[in-house]
Amino acid sequence: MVSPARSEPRRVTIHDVARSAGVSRQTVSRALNDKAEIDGSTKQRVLDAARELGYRPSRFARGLVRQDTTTIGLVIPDLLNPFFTEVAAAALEAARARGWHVVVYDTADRAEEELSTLQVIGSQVDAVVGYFSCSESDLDRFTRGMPMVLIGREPRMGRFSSIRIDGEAGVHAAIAHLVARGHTRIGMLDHDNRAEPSVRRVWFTAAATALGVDPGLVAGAGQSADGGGAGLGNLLAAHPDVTAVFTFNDIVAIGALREARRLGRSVPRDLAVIGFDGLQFGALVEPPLTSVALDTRRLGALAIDQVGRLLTGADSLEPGELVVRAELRPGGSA
Amino acid sequence: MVSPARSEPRRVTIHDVARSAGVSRQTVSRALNDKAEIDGSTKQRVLDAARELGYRPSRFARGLVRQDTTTIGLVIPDLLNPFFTEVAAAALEAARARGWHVVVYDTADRAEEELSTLQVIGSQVDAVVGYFSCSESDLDRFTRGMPMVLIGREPRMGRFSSIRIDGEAGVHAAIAHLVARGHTRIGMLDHDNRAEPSVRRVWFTAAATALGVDPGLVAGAGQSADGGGAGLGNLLAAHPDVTAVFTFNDIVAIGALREARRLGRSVPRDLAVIGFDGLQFGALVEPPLTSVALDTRRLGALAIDQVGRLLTGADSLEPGELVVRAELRPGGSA
DNA sequence: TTGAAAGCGATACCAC
DNA sequence: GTGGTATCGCTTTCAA
Repeated sequence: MVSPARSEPRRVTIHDVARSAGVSRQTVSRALNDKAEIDGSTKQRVLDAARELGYRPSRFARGLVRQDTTTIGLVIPDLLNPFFTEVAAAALEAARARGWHVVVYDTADRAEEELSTLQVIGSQVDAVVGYFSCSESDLDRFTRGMPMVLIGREPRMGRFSSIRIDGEAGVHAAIAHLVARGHTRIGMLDHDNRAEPSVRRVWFTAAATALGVDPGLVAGAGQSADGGGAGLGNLLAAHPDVTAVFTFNDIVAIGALREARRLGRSVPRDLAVIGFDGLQFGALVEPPLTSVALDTRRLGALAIDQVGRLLTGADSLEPGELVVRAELRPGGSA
Repeated sequence: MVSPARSEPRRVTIHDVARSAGVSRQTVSRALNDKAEIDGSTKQRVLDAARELGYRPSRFARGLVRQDTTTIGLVIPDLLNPFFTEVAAAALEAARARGWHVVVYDTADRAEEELSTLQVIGSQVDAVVGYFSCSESDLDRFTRGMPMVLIGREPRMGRFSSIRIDGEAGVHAAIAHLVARGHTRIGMLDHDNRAEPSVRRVWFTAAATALGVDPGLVAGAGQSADGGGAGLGNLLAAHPDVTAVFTFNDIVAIGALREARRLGRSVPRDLAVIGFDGLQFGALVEPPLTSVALDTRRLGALAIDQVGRLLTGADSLEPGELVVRAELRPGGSA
């Protein structure tokens, strides 16, 4: 639980400025807001007094009377993960285009931070967009009545809006690509930190099965490059005949790339690697990463668009519109 | 200029809830804020009414009366640049630890966005931390009286606080490292988008001169991997005898690494490369990047610490404390 | 336990 | 052009 920080007690108000300049509060307001109906010299006098006293208007008082600012809360599990950075950057851009402000919360992938964020966010923003892993009832309880757009998660409660991530076709294309190149033993590095298998794993299983290859060659991997390296080691130890691997995300794939090099396996000749996310960064490694790519710009923009509709009461986007589909982006690693 | 977005007109207030539940406004307030002095059944009735009406308290009204929330504005030139992402993540973490909220503004490296941000930020946050490239007078004009911490820039006006980036010793160590390995023709890829040479170039020149090597082998490079590749091409075309290169930042260095590979130059054997920033990401390329590294976590935390002091009126940190020094971090590229 | 009244700090609508 | 006054929505004394 965060403890509210005491900021410096607000001292100087519009009243002080008014008194100091020998005018009314009204006139101060006019001077500060560049209103027309005010005498030039009076205005200057007020401005001087304001500067003198170090006066700054209260954003709360101002917001209370002119209800014209919109602030969105953006909740991200880990800003250091380039995928979320890209989404955040896109959301910031879309919000800026509308003149909205965005408060960013990084929950550090921890359930407790997520809950504490939910608790405080309600009184700080007008609407929320982001990634959440807690239960819907917790989500609902702490954000009663708040417009919410959930990314990459399909809510049961109608009260939440969501952006669906559809990787089915993209992953199928990836595995098909590998099969077409003659691979028959295709492994996967899934995440390892949760009880249930990931959706990406489900897509992998479906694609492998449909294409007639063994979907069972799976190892867990921590969500980092080191994790990917270790995961690849485990996978190859368990299944030495694996010649291609699909990974939970690009970071893991890059770790696998590095580990493959260490093991003396040339990529893509001895081992083909395909990641997931399509990070800009994947283009910079050697060989450039082949990946099942998500359009993160679209993802962020879509989320902001939808939350805007919730906010203004405009028609919500159709479910068919609220989807970002992944597609295979060829690099040189597979 | 951003136009204020009209959010849905706030409808239901605490008054409506009170009426609906047949109690007074403060009873509603008590129920919602978990105060002690309230009957259980009354409380439940109020809560039900509130949920029924979809009531959410106004953050402005609440903020106005209990002045206990602190919001920092974080201004970043480009969130997609991993360096700024790291700084932002560190700042977010430090702010969260204090229970502060952070509104993030990405100015997309554009002067106009920076100015429009300055104009609106004043009425949205309690203090500002960030990177700015506009003039101090603009900075001052738009943020009168606002506590400000400038990063990587040394303000003349006493009104601004700042975090200094000191790369002098780090760059010297880098060039000394190269000289020790026998390099005598050491080039630099500086940025190319501004009139004046960068501070990093100044450090390079000083170090090269001190170490007795020619400081004049410099080419410009766009601030991207592609820019780095092109820049290296130009540098080598102009000075074919260059055997080592120091770059403006790690992204540029990674582009140079890639270009060197394309040219058939093995790194570090045929060409040594040293970047600047020390991105986490630099460890993932091959060979891992040697870099003059900045402690981005410390940088972000320091900025938040200092802005906190400004806010509470506590003693400011000593100038000697408000510095982040870069140091050479060995990788495999030099 | 509950309610009436007094702010919080600013802007808007009127008179003057 | 300028100054009262009401108001924004909520919390906090203080009585009842």
